[in-house]
Amino acid sequence: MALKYSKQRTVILEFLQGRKDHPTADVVYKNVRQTFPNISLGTVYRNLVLLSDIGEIQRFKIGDGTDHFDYDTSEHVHFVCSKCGRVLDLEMENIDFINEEASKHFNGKIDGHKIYFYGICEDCLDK
Amino acid sequence: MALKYSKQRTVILEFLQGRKDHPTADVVYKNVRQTFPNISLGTVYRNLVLLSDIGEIQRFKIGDGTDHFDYDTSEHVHFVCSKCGRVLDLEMENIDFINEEASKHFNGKIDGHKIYFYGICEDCLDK
DNA sequence: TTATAAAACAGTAATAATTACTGTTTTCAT
DNA sequence: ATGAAAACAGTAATTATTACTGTTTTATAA
Repeated sequence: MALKYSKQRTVILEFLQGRKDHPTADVVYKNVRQTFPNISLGTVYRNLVLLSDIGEIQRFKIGDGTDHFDYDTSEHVHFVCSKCGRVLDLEMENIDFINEEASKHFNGKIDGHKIYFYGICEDCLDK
Repeated sequence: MALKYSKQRTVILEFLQGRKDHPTADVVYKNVRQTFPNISLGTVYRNLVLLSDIGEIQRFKIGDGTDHFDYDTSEHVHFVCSKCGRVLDLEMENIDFINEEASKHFNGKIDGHKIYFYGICEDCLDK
C-alpha cells in the first residue's frame, strides 16, 4: 500500500493549507470542485482520512456532529464561535497539567484530554 | 405545550437514573425494550431530547459521533475508556480558570469550554 | 363522569455525514 | 512499454438522528 501521487490529493492538501479556519469535508469538496469540477466527494473523504491517518493533517470534532480538518498538525487548542460557527486556533500556554489533576481521584490511567473553547469571535463581537 | 405524564418517559428516566455510565439513545432503547417491548426508538429519542431540553438530564458528545445521556446534570467532567468505550465521571477540582488562560491572547469572548479525558479505565487495566 | 384538545405514542420515512463498493483510469517500478 | 498497485468517479449502503402520520393517552373542565 505504497502511497502514490495524485493530482486530487495535492489539490485537497493545498486547499487546506490555504485556510486558517478548519473546514469540513463538504466545504473542502465544494471549494475544490470549483477548480476540479469532477472530483468526487468520496475522493475528498478518502484523502482527508488518509492524510490524517498518516499524520499529514489533523482531524477533529467539535460539537456540531461533523468532522473538521486542519493542515496544522502541531498541538494547539481550538475555539468555536457560537454565532458563526467558525473554528479558530487559540494561542495559549500548554495546560496538560490538568491531566495530573484529573488523575488525583481516579484509579484508571489518564492518557490525555480533548478540549475546545467556545464563545463569540472578534468578527461577531464587532457587529 | 404543557408536559403530560407518560409511562414511557418515566421508564426511560428511571433507566437512566440507574446507570452510572452514560448510555447512548440506542442503549437506552435496547434496555428499556426488555421491560417495555413495543416502545419505539422515536419515543426514546423524543424523550431524551425533551428531558435534556428542560434540564432534567444532560446530553453530551464524546469523540465517538453519538450522543450520550446522563441523569446527573451537575457540572462534572467525563472520562472515556479508549479500550471498552465506557464513559465515567471524574471527581476533580473545578478548572474553569483555563477560560481566563484561553482569553489572554484572544480578542473574542470566551464563554466556556467542553472537555473530556481519555485513557484506560480501572477494569481494563486489571485485565 | 364524559367530552375534548393537547400531548404523546408507535411505526415509518426522511436527512445528513460518512463509509464501502465497482468498474475504470493513473501511477510508477521493473 | 507493461502490469500490478493505488487512486479515481460515481453510486450504494450504513448509522445516528429527526420528522411525519394516523392512533392512543392524558388531564382539564363542563
